[in-house]
Amino acid sequence: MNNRKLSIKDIAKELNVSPTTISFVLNRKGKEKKISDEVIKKIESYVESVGYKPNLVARSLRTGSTKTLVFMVEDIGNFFFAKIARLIEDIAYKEGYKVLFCSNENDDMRSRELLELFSEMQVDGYIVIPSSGIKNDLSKMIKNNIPLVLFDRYFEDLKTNYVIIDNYEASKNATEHLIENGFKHIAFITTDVQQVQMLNRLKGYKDVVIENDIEPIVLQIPFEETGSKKGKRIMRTFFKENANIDAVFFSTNYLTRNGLEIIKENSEKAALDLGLVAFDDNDLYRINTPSITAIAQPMDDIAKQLMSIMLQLLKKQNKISKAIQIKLKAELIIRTSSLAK
Amino acid sequence: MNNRKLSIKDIAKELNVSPTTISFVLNRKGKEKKISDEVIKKIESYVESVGYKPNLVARSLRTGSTKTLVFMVEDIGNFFFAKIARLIEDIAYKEGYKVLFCSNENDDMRSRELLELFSEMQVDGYIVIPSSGIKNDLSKMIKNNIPLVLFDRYFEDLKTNYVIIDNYEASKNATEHLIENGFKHIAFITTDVQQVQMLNRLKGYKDVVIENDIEPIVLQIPFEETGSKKGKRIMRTFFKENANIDAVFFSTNYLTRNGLEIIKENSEKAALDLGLVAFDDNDLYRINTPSITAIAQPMDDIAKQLMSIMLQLLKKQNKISKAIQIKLKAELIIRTSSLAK
DNA sequence: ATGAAAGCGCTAACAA
DNA sequence: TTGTTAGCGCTTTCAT
Repeated sequence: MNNRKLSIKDIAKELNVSPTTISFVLNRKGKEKKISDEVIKKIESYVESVGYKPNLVARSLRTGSTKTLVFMVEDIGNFFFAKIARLIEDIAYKEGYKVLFCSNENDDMRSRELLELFSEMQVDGYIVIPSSGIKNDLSKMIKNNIPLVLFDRYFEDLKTNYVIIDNYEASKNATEHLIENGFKHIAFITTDVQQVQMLNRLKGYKDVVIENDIEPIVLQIPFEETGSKKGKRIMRTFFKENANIDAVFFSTNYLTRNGLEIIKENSEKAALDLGLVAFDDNDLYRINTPSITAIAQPMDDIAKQLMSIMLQLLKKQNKISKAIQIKLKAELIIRTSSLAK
Repeated sequence: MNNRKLSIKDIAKELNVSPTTISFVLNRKGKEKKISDEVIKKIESYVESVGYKPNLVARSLRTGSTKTLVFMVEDIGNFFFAKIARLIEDIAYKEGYKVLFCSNENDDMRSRELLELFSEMQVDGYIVIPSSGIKNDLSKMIKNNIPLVLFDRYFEDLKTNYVIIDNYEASKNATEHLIENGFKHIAFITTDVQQVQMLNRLKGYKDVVIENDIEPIVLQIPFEETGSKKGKRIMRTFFKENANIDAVFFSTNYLTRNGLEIIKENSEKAALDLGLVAFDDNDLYRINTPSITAIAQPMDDIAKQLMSIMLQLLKKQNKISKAIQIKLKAELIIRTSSLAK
C-alpha cells in the first residue's frame, strides 16, 4: 500500500544504479549508450515488476516538449468537425502525440483565451479553424515559429500553412448540376459571415447563375441567428416571398437542417418537388426521402494533409520555410434530391 | 527578439523582488500574504507589459495537479458522443479544467493504453465509457482513489460512480408504443455485445413483447460487422426471411443508419409502411420522410451530472465515500414513423 | 512584508 | 560502461 508513486530515483536507489542509467534504458537508448545487457535486463525487469510509470509532466518540463497538439474548431459537436477530429486523433496517437480538442464558437475572445491557455500548457502544435478576428494573434505565433496549420478557411494576406477545399469550384459544380437538371429559380441560402470559404461558395453560385442568365436569389441569414427562432422566421418569410423558387442550395450543414424543416412545414409534397443540394455530406442524407445531393469534403484527405504538414513543422522547427498551402477538391455526390423532376 | 520565454526568475531579477513574491501576486494571494499594494502594482504592471505567461507544466510538476480531465468514448466522431463532449467541454473549461477527448474503439487494449498514457500525463480525472474487458483496470484506479466516472454503461459488480439512463424502461416504452399503434410483428435489431446497456434494451423489448403474446423477432449482429458489408448482408437476409415484419426497433444509431438504407433498397413504399423507432435521436430524424420516432437521451443532463460528480471527486480526494450512481430517464420522441399506418 | 532555498521527476552534458 | 550533477520553472515552507 505504498501510496506515493515511484520515481526514477527510488528505483535507482533500490537497484544501486544511477538515475541516468535508468533513464537511458527506459528511453531505449541502452544500446546506444552502451549499457551492459545485464544492467538493462535488471532494470527492465524491475521496472516491469513494480509497474513503474514515468511522469510525463516532469519529462516535458525538462525536454520542453509536451507531445501534445491542439485541434480547435467552431464546435466539436458538429458532425463534420467531429469526424475530422476522429481522423486526426488516429494519426496523432500513432505518431506519439496526444490531441486536445476544443471549440472556439467562432468567437475571437474565446479563441484568444484558448490559444493563450494552450501556449501556457506548452503544447507543441496547433491545428485551427480561425475565427475572423484573430489574424494578429496567428501572425504572432507564426513569427515565433510555432507550428500552426489552418483549415476550412484562411486569411488572404497571412502567410500561413493551410488545408482548404476549393469552395468556389465545388459551388459552381453544384449550381451547374442544378441548372442541367432543369431548375430555373435556384435559391442560395447562406449566412452573412465574411469568411473566405463562405464568400467563395456564394461566388461560385452567383457566377454560374448569372452566366446562365438566371437571376440570383440569395438569402444571407445573420450568423447569430442561424439556429434561432428568428433565423427560422427569416427563412419562412424568404420562401413565402419567393414562391417561384424551384431549387435550393444550402451553403452549410446547419442551414440545411433548419431549412429542410421549414420547407417541410408547408407540404411534404412541395419538399419532394424542390431541387436540393447541401454543402457538407451527412450519413443520413443517403437514407432521407428523397436522398439528398451533397457536396462532400474529402475528410480523410483533409485530416491526412493537416497532420502531414503538422508533423513536418514539428520536425524542422526553426528552419523557416515558406508556407504550405493545400487546396483539395470536394466531391458532388449526386442523389435524387437534385434530379430533374 | 529575445527568443527564450520569460520565467519568474527573470522578472524577479528585473524588479528586484524574489520569485516568491511574484508567485504570490500572480496567484492572487497578494493580499492574503500581505504584500504591499505598491509591490503588487509594480509586479502586475510589469508582467502585463512584457506579456509574461506562466508555464503550466512547471506548475503541474510542482503542485501535482494538471487541471486536465479525460473524456473517453467509443468514437468521438459519433454524433451522440460528440454532442456530449461539447457539453462536457463547456462545463469543464468554466471550472478551469481542460479536457482530453479520445476514442477507445470499444477495444480493451486501446482503452488500457490510453488509460496508461493519461496516468503518465498525470491527468486529474477520468470520464469514461468502458469497454467490456477493463473492469480490473478500473478497479485498480478506484482503489488508488483516482477520480473516475463511467457513463453509458457500467459493471454490475463494480462499485463505481456512474451516470446512465434507464435503458430497460426506455426500451419498454418504445415497444409498448409500437404495440399501441397496432404493430404485431416488431423486430429488434441489435448487436451481440454483452454490455449492460444493450442487454437492458433487449430485455425491455422482449418483456413487453412477450407480455403481449407477441413472438420476439431479434437480430443480433456481430459487433465487428455492424458497419461492414457482411453486416449488411446479414440484415438483408434477416428481412427477407422475416417478410412479415411490420415494425423495426433499432437499438443504436449506427444500426439505424445501415438498417434504414437496406430497408429502402427494396422499395421506398415499403419503408414508409414500416413502423420505426430508433434508439438515440439525431437532428435529421426530424426532417426525414417519415420523420423518425426516437429515444432521446437527456444529453444536457448527462453532461451536467457527469461533471458535477467529477468536480465533487476532484475536491474531496482521499475522503472515500460511497459511489454516486445516477440513472436518468430517456425520452420517447414520437414522430410519424411509429404511428399506426 | 518579503526572501532563501528546497524540491516536484526527469534528462543530458560532462566526468570518471 | 556508468555516475554526478545541474537544471527545466514553478510553489511553498520556513526564516527573517
